[in-house]
Amino acid sequence: MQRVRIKDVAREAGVALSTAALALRDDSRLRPETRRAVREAAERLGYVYDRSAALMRSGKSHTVGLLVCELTNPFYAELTAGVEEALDEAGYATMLANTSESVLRQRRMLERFREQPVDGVLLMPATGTPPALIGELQAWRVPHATVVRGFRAGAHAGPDNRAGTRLATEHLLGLGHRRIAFLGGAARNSVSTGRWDGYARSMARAGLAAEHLPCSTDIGAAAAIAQALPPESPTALVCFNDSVAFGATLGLLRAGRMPGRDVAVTGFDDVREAAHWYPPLTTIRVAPRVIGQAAARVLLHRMEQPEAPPLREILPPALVVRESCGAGLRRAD
Amino acid sequence: MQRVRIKDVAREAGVALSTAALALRDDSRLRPETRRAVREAAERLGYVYDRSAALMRSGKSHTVGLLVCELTNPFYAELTAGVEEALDEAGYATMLANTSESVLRQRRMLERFREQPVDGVLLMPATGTPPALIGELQAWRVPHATVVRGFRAGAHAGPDNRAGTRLATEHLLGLGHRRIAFLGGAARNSVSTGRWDGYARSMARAGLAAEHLPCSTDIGAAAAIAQALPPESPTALVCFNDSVAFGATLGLLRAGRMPGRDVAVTGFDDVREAAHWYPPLTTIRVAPRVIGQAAARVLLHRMEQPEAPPLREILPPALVVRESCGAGLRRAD
DNA sequence: TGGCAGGATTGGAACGTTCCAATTACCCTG
DNA sequence: CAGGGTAATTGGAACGTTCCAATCCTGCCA
Repeated sequence: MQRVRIKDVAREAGVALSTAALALRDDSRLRPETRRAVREAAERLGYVYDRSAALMRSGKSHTVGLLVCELTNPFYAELTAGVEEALDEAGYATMLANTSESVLRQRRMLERFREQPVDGVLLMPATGTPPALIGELQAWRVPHATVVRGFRAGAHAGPDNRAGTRLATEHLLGLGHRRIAFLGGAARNSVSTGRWDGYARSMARAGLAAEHLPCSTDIGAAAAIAQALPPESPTALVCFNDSVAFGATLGLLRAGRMPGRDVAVTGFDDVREAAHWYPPLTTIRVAPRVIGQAAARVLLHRMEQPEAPPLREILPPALVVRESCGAGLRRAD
Repeated sequence: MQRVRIKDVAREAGVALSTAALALRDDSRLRPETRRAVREAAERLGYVYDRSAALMRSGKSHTVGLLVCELTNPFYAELTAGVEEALDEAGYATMLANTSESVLRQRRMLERFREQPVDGVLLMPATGTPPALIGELQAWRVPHATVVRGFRAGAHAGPDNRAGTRLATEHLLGLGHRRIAFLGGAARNSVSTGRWDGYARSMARAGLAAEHLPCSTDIGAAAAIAQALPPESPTALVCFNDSVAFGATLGLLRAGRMPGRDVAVTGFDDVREAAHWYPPLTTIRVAPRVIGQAAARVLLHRMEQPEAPPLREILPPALVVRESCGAGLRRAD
């Protein structure tokens, strides 16, 4: 039992090969009844479209490569789901690859996308990605866009990090805090600098000193730092992201201090767990799904109009007040 | 500037097209110096291998389709990372698709894999997947295996659910609990029945009555149920998975009862957050990464020997004792 | 009745690999 | 030096689509 080809469908329907091919693509040049006849013949024979042949001839794969820096991070997982959904709606399949923050793996996957080939690449750069990589992508002439973590130029979609930490910081200032520290953001990338900036500028505007507690995004590392915080330390922590904030609340609890009452804590991202944390986390919502959709839009635009200037979608974040900032309690002061 | 083909590389190296093709595949029939010469010529011209052409001719895509039921679930995300890693090592790329628990989307993606085509399919069935789907896959003659959620027959890799809840239940029995309820497992699938079975049998063996508190895997739903638990209720909860357990601890806290001290709680999966939860969760470790690797093995075996009986890898789980079961406290009784 | 416009259909040449059979080059043996 | 065997290379036909130009209708008008 051989595989069924367009040729076979054509014979079955009593038309030429090219006619059958057109009919299967539902081309309007063909009479509706011809299209229907071919379609039925295909159904009868159990015809399965062969993308590899089509791709080879047409050069269009209708596939986008998506490079995720860390799939096991809920934020990026959610983002990925958003991207996939949006691309699917536009008729594109997603070829997903997880780099696990390895620049080497990222290179290999990119190379693979190039061979595949895909019609476009969406990149969430692994930490430590040399900016030169973007230049290479340009040289390869594959339409591409960066997501969340970005570089100076090129198509991009991501949250407005600066505005996010500004919201958090101003909220804490409004609650009366004066000693506010920034926890996390040890990595050197656009996200770290953006979030630090938003915090630092707000502090400067209020005439207060900024204070940096560097920390990786590991929940355990953050917990250790928070636990060791001396009593005369900051009364509020603006955390780099929710993971760090989770760690911070945990460390405070271990040290016998109640997050929200003794020390205010804010996160960034609003991952699903944030609402269910103990205590529920006050954080900055960036809606990863929405960013994913924006990323898909930006890339599709690039693919359709390669000559147009690249789009940059910087999405405004929102403050979500829950309990870890102590907003409900402070009022009693 | 045209794309560089093997033809061009051959001309540059001064050999025939077929020779160049062989050289690029590093075929041992060719003299080493010929291989090197061609390789260098390819390098000079910036040759990029075209997989679509190769796939079309050879029928081998060196790609495996992976259907994930819910990518935003940390457990499945971790599992996915494991699969991808193992397949990558074996020289296969992963075509990842997220079904978001939609049977419809799952169908579409499967269809797409069929057209692509991929060399094999790894399936984490969406809830509600008709068992007939496996029959279809068989008819399609695409090597496949199920992961975590499985069916009666066919290649499969997943945790030993029965053994897992048995471990948890016996641990709680050992701590002196007599009224132990099972929270979660409302869905009708192999995972639910397996976990329920392990719990129910252990209870029966101890001569105690089993008690089912049905609940979706939503953290909020679990919290609501736990919060509403009357005082004369069970003293211990065996939860369907970690998400449910997270919800349970949260609900208890809201009701002013301390998980571990007032009510013992165990989870299932040991996701990353379990160790960092408040209180740290006693749970059943199934090591999603390891399952992912097993799944890759099982599928590869199926692809290599389609006629051999399908492998089934049921991985033994381990009990991880932390604080939510109150093991550290009970000793004082 | 011939010509013509336009829609509907067709034939055949690509696309860039892999696969197979055929050829050449080279060395060894009798 | 013919014959034969092996290693190295080559030529050309696939693979199943899409694309393009060419052809075939059919009805309409002069």
